[in-house]
Amino acid sequence: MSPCPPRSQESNAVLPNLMGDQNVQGDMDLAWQEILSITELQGLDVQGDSMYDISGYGNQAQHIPFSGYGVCNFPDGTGPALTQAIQNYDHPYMDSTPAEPQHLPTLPVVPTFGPTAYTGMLISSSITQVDANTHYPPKNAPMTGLFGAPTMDMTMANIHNMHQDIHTLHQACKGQDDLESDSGLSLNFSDGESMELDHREPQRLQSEYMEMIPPLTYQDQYGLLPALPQPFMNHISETSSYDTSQTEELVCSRDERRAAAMNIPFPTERIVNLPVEDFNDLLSRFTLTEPQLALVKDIRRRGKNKVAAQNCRKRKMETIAVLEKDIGQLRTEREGLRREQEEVGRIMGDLKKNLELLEQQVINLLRNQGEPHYPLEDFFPKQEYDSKLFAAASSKETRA
DNA sequence: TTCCTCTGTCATTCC
DNA sequence: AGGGAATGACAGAGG
Repeated sequence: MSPCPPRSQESNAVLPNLMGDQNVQGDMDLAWQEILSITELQGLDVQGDSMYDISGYGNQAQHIPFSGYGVCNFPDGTGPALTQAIQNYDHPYMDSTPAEPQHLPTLPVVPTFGPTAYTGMLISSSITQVDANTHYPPKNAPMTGLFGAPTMDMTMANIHNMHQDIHTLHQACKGQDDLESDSGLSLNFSDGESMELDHREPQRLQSEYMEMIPPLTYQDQYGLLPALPQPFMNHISETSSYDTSQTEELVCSRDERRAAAMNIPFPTERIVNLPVEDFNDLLSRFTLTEPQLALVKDIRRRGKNKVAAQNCRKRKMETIAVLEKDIGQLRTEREGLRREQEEVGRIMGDLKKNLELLEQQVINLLRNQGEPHYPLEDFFPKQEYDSKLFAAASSKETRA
């Protein structure tokens, strides 16, 4: 874990004071500085309570389901409609062809700072206007980040609430990284933990995504927050229209958070699972920056490779199982051959004894008849002698 | 604390 | 040339 100093009490102390001053723009900047100074936003080590404690979020019934893009509540009640539009991203991508953009309502962006209101992707998705019929943004729609939205209406009360919620959210999400086995090799942006854990290519780590994400921007601070706590992930699984096992696997993964940090406007599930053609079509619908494009391609590569690795290991285990079965069969066969060899050896021994006995009888008989002694090899050359012996043994075995 | 297993990722090769 | 599959190797998490 990267070092993460305890949250400064000053951070807590300043915001309430600021709340009392409703009309000072300069204090807004100060408030932001305070918010940005909260070390928990770095996604680092903070003493948390329960891993998924969401008690700090207030009434959960007010929460709109997290669709993978994030949802804002809007004071004018447009939030749910937008939520539905966003959720429709979960529907099969090729179900419909995006039509020409129709009238798009301008939505006032006033996040209520519930648990889903912090990631850059989530906010940007909420801000990004979508076609009410197709649920797609207009082709080449510009992607705006949370704090790049010109309609942002941030009140000091919002800031105070956000400050509190951020702390709670971070605590709730603290265990998220622990749930993953991500080695973070390409997590080359300001995820302090990963940067510290990866010892292999420290220089490269600093180079890639660090270039992609400028340091210390509002977008970074919020985009790099940990993923949502388990209760929201569960809700995602319940409401998702595609395979939930895959969803759980992908949602809130580090790639998911990278995508959030970079305001990638579509889910990693789509990035990974779409066929090339559909994937390229999807990309063509948005104007992505080079870093965004690089990240999307990395996510796709990692996702594909992850599945490939799983298949590879599965095949390897199956191959091992087959080979072990073959080994068992070969051992059985070897035992049989060994027993057969022993049996043949015994037969050969018996035959040799019989032959020697017979030879001795013949010699004795010849001596008794006054014939000179001739060794048996004189009658049969050695090779022929052995072959006859073998033939005799074989015929005996066949008869048996 | 150490060891082992599982999993994600990267690098590389091949198709 | 680019994308994907396959796979060895490595590293972190967790039991």
